[in-house]
Amino acid sequence: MNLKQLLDDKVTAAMTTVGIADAKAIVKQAQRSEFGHYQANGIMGAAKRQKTNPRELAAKVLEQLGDDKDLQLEIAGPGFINITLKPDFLAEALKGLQNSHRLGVDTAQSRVFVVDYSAPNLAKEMHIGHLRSTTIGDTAVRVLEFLGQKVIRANHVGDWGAQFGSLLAYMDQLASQGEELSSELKDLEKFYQSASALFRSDEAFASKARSFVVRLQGGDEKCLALWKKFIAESTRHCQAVYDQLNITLTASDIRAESAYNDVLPLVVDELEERQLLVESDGAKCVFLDGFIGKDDKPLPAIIQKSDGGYPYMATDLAAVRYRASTINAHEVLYFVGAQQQLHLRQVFAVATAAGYIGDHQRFRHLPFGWVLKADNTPFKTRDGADVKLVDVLNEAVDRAHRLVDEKNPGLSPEEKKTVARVVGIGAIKYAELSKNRTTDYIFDWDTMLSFEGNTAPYLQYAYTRIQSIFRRENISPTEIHGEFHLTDPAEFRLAVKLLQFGEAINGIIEDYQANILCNYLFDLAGIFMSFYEACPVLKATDPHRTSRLLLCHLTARTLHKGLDLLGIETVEQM
RNA sequence: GCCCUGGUAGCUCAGUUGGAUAGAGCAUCCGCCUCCUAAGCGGAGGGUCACAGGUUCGACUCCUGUUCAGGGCGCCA
Repeated sequence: MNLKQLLDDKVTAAMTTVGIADAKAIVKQAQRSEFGHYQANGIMGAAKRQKTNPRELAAKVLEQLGDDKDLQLEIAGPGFINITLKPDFLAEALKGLQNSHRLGVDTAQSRVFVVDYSAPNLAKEMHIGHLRSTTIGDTAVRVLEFLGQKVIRANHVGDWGAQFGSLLAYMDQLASQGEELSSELKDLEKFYQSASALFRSDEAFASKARSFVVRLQGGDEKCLALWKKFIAESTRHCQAVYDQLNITLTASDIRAESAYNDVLPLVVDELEERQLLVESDGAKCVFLDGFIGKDDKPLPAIIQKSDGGYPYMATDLAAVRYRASTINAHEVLYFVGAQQQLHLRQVFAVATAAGYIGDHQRFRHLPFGWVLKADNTPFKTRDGADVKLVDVLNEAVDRAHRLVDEKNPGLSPEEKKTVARVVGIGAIKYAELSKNRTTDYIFDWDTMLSFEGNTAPYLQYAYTRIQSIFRRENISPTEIHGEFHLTDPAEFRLAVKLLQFGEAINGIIEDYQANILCNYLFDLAGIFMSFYEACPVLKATDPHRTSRLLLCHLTARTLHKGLDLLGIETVEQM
């Protein structure tokens, strides 16, 4: 059940009945508590179109709605309709939530989604810049699956291209010097830096690196063997990060750039057949309307370079082709940085012109910005100035461990370890997910690893407080029987918020902004904390005690599910 | 030069197809643990929503211009 939708339908119907064409109730959650729980804003716009008095029109709509046993309605201000849910209705709705395994969230019509996210470059270690795509994409995946969609995770890792030349040449050199490769590869970042340094300083090495690129692309067996060894090591590294981060990606979700190598000539042929290809300066290009470069010159999408090589435009087109035709996806989501916006626009446009994307299929780019340091300078991907993702995660867990030592010394070492992991990792992910920005964002160590205020630990803490209530008197939450009996304002606020979980979930999938769910959960936790202070649970007498226990259990379930959708774990004590 | 983003409290950010008095967290200040976990609760201060016009009953939101910042614009990805 979706309260907002329910009310919107109801008021819209009444508006239509009183003769308003194209009626839209525009029901929203009330901005201020004195306005009730919801407000309909659509009357004023309708009155304007009809050139009538908005308050009089509102009165007509109200008359049409009549006496409602569930709702208290009133006209306010210039023509708002304020809606308050009556206590009996709230109690009944809560009962419905309590009996719903899905916390009142309906499943959507099942469609096929491909979600392209994370996509690290395997030549390097994962760094802080990968966090956003990975965490937001994973949340999108979890939410879509919760809504009953078929989701195919697509980890489009970079495992091909020129940067592998120097890596392979370096591996070859080390091997010939009798070095143990596997130990050298432990620190991928250092390995990459050493190789690049050699590439820049040693002309003989650079030329060897370039020849390795050619040999790799030509299918040279020795090169391929080295390449596979490197890719395997790098993939293991990524998986370790995913596991630590509680990301649902696995090795089977990897469909690397190289997986499309064989299809690239076919893509060129197909574009040729469609008469889209034009040769320009020796490169095979597609020129489309609406793409203008410098000096008003048409901007090409380069499909094949003059040296015969394929740029990532070709690979991305092959990926579109695969997702649209082979997987037959209805919707494909790209969680990719904002700097790729023009590129992806080109990819989608060329793919559409080529007939790869059908009318029923939707490809969307969900962009996000750079990671900046507190001094507004970007994290660069070279020179060792980057913060490695593993280091950030370990630091977060360490800080959380120091805190749990201080806050709850009574826990066993094992429990502390678990709490530190869950809280530390949760804080990192929540810091990412709770921001809506599609532009740059500041990574500040202290902000990101803060455990106070609007953070994951706050939500996790609210959860443990509830669990603590049940634990104290050995109450099994699923075996509480009785009715909801709401009297205190804090109980009403909590009740309404619990009923709005579905609205938050639906809000996410419009533009895949996880912060909508974060904001909801933070509100819910805050309202619960106030309720916790204002309304004793265990010391109350029935019917309040039972009702409050039921509210606690529903809150715990909602927090747990909401955090789970964000990929954040909970603990029983912290 | 052109295109895309963005500019909201000291800092980090919300603000849902235009709605009522622009909201949180952090930081600062004042209260609250004989009471279910103080990683908490209650309260206070803090704003020219970059700037200037326009559209209208009503603009942080839409339009135009200006400005500042970031990104992108032919063979790196």
